[in-house]
Amino acid sequence: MQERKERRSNRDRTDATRRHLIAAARRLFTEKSYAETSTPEIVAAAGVTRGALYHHFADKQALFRAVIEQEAADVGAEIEASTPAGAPDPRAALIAGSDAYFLAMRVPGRTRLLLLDGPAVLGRTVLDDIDGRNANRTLRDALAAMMQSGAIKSLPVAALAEILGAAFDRAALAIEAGAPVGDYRQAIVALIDGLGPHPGSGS
Amino acid sequence: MQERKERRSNRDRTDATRRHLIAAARRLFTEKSYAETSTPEIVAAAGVTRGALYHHFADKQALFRAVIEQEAADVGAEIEASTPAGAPDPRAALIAGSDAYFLAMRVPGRTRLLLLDGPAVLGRTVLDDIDGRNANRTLRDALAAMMQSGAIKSLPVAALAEILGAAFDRAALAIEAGAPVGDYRQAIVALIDGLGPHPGSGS
DNA sequence: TCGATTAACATACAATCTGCATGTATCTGT
DNA sequence: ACAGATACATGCAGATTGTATGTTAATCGA
Repeated sequence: MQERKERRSNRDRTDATRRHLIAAARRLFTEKSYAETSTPEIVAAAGVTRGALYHHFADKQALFRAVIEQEAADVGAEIEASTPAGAPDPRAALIAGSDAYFLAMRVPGRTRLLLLDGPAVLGRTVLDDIDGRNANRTLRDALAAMMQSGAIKSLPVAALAEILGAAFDRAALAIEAGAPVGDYRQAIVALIDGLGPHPGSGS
Repeated sequence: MQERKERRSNRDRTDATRRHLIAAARRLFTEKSYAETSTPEIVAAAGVTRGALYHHFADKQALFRAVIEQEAADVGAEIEASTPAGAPDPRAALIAGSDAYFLAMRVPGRTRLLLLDGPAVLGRTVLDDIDGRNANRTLRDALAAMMQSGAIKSLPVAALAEILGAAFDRAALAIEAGAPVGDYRQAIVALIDGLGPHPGSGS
């Protein structure tokens, strides 16, 4: 056995190269933007060549999509991690989930990636699909559960989760832009509470 | 007087050229996208040269911004035109306004322009500013009036108008994508009604 | 009215960038 | 071990953006 020449399996090489590319791309896409980041820059930062990039990804957009999928999965995981499964108070759980979302979206560049460039580059349909498997799925499930238990009105859950999620997104954008967090949290909570069948009978 | 050689004032030439450029750019930006539209295409469609474009606009992005400003103003005007000034029922007026918005956003390409490419190319801050002078201003005014009259809870009006507007935007996107209009309208109305201090005491 | 100045373009150019085609080294299955 | 596949590396063609430079037409003061 000669370990001298660093013999690596193809699987390992592929995994490493793809990870390096995605990491470098993520950094540049968030520091600047998708449009302002060139593939020569990305491969330089990743320590590979453009040949490697175009071997593993169909084009620049495919690499971007890989970055987005990863990022959306990370956000989704962070939210689920901060919201324990069995929740006694569904309303509190939903609000806690939204707070977790705002916190997760404070990771630098995440808003640009998931809320600005993502929809523009990949299209809303694709982003909806990705979101629906991650952060927005949590929201939809929570709303569906609350409808079941009668905690909120019965409504088309997919549509409601989508537009409520959009409201969260815009709040995250505004907060990152320096807007007063309290104002947006208050507005969000008002929207959520408004879905309940009763006025304002909070403890 | 020799009208033979088409003597035009500089003012007229500038106005005409700018209008042609903006019209051609709007068409191409909506048929494809900002990124996929090249300046040679635009000037060809407008019947001018790239020299004219770069004489009147700092760069491609500046032309895009001119298109966006125009489009946002058009949408704002359509909404105000369909909602008479003195409204007896503020809630009905707000819902009518949202319907007018959805209708206005059905003009082909408008969602891509104002909701996808706009924020990505110009940034959310710029888009918020433009929106705040047009469609979103109407929403904010309506909400403020309802808070004054006690029709809805008192909340930070700017923040609420922004996230509610974001919900409208996402609904418009979904509707254009072929989603069931009723579902989104129902969800929107539920959000609006939820802001009222009373349960569901509609007539 | 006329010359000078400025505005409104037109044209050419330099620097990039993207995707692909082709060539080479390394790994994998038999 | 060897043939084929895989993982790159390199070079090229076409296209794009912004600018620099040249030209024509309008404006403005004397």
